[in-house]
Amino acid sequence: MAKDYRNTVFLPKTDFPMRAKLPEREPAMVERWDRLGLFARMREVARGREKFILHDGPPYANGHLHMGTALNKILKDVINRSQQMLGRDAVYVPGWDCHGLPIEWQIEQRYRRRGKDKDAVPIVEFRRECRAFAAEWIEVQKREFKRLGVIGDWDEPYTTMAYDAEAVIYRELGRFLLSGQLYRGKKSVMWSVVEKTALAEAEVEYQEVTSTTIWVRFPLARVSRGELEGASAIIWTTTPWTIPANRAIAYGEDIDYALVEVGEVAAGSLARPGERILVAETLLEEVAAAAGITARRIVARMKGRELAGSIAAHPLAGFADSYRFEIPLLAADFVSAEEGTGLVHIAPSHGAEDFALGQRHGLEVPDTVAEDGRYTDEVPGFVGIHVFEAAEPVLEALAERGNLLARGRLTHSYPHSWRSKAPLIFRATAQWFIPMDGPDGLRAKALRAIDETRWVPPQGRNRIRAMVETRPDWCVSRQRAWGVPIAVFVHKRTGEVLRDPEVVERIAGAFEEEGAEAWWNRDPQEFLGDRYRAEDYEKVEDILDVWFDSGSTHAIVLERRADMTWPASLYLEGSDQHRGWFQSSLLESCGTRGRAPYEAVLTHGFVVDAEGRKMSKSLGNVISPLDLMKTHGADILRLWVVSADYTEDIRIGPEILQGQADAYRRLRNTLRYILGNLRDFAERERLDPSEMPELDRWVLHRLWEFGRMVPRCNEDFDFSTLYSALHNFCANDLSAFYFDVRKDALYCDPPDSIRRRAARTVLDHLFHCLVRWLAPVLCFTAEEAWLARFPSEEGSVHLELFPEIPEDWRAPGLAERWERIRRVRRVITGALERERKEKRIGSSLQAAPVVHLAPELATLLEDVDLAELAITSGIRIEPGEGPEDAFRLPEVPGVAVVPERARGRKCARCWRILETVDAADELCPRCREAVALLAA
RNA sequence: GGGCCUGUAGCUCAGCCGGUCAGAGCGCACGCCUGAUAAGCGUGAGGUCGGCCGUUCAAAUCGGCCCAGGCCCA
Repeated sequence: MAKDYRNTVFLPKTDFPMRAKLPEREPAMVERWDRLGLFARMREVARGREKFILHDGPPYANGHLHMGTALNKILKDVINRSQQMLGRDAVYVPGWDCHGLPIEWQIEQRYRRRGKDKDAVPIVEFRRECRAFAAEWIEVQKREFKRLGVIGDWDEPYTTMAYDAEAVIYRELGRFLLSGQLYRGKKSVMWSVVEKTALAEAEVEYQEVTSTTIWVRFPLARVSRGELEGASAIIWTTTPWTIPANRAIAYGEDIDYALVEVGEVAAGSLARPGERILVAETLLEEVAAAAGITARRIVARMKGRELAGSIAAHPLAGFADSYRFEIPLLAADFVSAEEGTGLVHIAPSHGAEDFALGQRHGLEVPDTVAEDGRYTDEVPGFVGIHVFEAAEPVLEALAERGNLLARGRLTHSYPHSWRSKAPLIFRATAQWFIPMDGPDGLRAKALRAIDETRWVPPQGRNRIRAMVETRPDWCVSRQRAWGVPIAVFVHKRTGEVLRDPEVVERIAGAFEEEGAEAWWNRDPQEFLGDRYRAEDYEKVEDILDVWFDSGSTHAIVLERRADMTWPASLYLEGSDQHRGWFQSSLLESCGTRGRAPYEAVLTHGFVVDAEGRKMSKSLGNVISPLDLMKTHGADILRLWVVSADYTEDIRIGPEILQGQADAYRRLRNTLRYILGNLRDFAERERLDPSEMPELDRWVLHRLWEFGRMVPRCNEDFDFSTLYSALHNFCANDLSAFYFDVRKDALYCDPPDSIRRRAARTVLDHLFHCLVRWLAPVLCFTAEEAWLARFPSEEGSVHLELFPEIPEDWRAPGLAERWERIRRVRRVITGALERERKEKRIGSSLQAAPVVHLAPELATLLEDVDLAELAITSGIRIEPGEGPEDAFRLPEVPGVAVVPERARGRKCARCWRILETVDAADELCPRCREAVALLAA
């Protein structure tokens, strides 16, 4: 039995546990931060520094967090924390989007369950319930965000429903109103003739119905190609009642069209022998069958784009002495050659696509249908007929004008009201718009602002640019209850919108006092003041599109809080927000301030499952971040965020999470090992780099390299590069090499040995670097490690900065030199492994190989203690090539290793096998000295 | 159907302005250690670079088509 010197060995010891137990420790840390007022303290320490303002895109205050919101908030938090530690004042004010249909709906459903009708409830009461509902979810989400480690001004977040926020949103609208950038126009919206109200897509359900379908001739009046003279363009529709409202025909530019001469027709056919019709060639067969055309020939073929410039007559032209419209043929990308005729009847009043196409080409949007579904007097010959009864009258009229080519029946899915189950129609309604191409040239301003913004990744610029280039005017009105009212007055007689800054300010002031409910609560005359009479004005009852709300958050938050600056340094959201918030904010800000409210925009992808498919209940692949808090913990999730290339879609699944948990353990154990070996570290042990062995200086040089990399990666938001490098460093350079090699010195050298002091000094530097560099991501673990080293009631690593790396840690040449040394080491470990396989050795300390080196390598290794590096008990270096059967690695030429067992006795303290170990105390000379010093 | 984008070892990522055998870490397998121990060390096996066709003396890297997937439109 060997002597026991265990208590003379400096084994690592720390209170920082190996087992993280994040699910239970993290919530306690959140409480501690709350108690400390960490966010406020971070503001204090950063006072006066350059601001970094990441303006929070408000999530909707409805429901628990999902993976997407978790990803988004974690990424924001990592960026805020890293910017703070880079030396900025990163003020983060989280917010919530509160108005809008989803909440309105929830409340409405509550009513329905109680048998109440929403419309019977006073709007102000209804809105009160919406407010309460949003407020509840804000508290829930706030708790969940904090659980993820997100730091921000949770005590004073912003919400779009706060009274002052509603006032700001309204004032923003006021700016558009007063500068003439708000007009009342028409738009085709989904409409229920039963409830006499507009419906949102979410309130629509689809049911099968059978409709009368018709094929209609549009005689060409002006033609782009000679062959078309006298021919008719044929359209097909399932809604004959929309024909009177027709104002255009759409074609597909790349669709092949055939000009067909009718030969023979079946009995009863409405087609006429000799007439020429234009249809998509692929649909000719179908059209001929429907119209009873039994013989025909193709006279000409052409691409859709060759139809450009043609004009048709309206098929009802002359009916009721009216309908003498010019019907242009227009290109549209939604035209399909799969059904119908490849030519689409366009009624801008009665279809979303129709309306959009009409807007682009300046088509009229006639008021053809009243809110009860009856034709107005803009539809001569049909006035008063209900559109659902209109098919036959329209067919008769078409037949009378000779333009009905065929009729049929079709069963298809058609939108119905979710509430009344009645079929819906598209109907032109009065709506409020912000013009894109008005005198203020909002589109041009927005495009310029896009060019002046930094987009990360850069493709984001193309994406939003393409949308802004082609988007129609911004329709900002909704016929709903839960939102900021479009609090404007329209003169009853002139139709003029009242533009008076004093009126706007009176309304805004009222909103500030009692919320936007003031619009319904107060007497309009109060807003109008002495200069206008309420009875002369229509009080608009629409509310604002919630995108206008969120588009105004920069004004709510950045301009009004003393600790913030405008514009924001960064907006950061999912890539879907190119159409959403990035754009609404851009348009709002360009319309009111002439530039974007952000300097940079960063987008992330979507969270998908392990196979790359989107998460959905039906696929059953949904992972909840809240569940992961119970099984893994926030730091694992945070590590997952930075490990991935978040500009693309990010996969998540059990295997991926396990991988992050493994990576986490390595980082945690690295910190733990450092802490354990720094026990009782005293300043007098500290060594200057110039006094250190080269191995330790090499580690400092690696830190110096990171000292350049860390700020760069953080500024570029390139966390995956940084984190794989840090992980690699911990696993490879530290754990597998430096720590392993320095164990002997740390455990066994006398306390005053240069080697041990150098190692402890380096470990101290490593601690300070790693714990700070990791802190933005592993915010819980870094704090835990920090407090393990510097126990304190109030301390926090999050009040620190990234470390300044002294320039004298740089050691040019050492990186490459040690790369080469470690290649030689690999040959030795390889040789030992072969010995192990042969059961000749177990521990590497049982070996003392002979290493044959080529001359240049001998020079390289002149001052290097190879036995120390390879953790063998000895090594003899021989010049030359070495014997034939020596161990070699093809990728490391010039090194040959002949394994030999170490000779001598095993030191009972350091376990090296040396000839110099004394049989009496079983100690090597180094350990004898160490033991003696300890005894003294 | 249109716009933006992605597809390299089991996983996460490098490489991709064309020209050393396609790299890293993790995981995995095998072994060692038992003084970082629900740790640590060593060695090793894993890739038709989504598929097809082109351009080129030469392609993971350029072009086209197809397949799969994501976001936004329609």
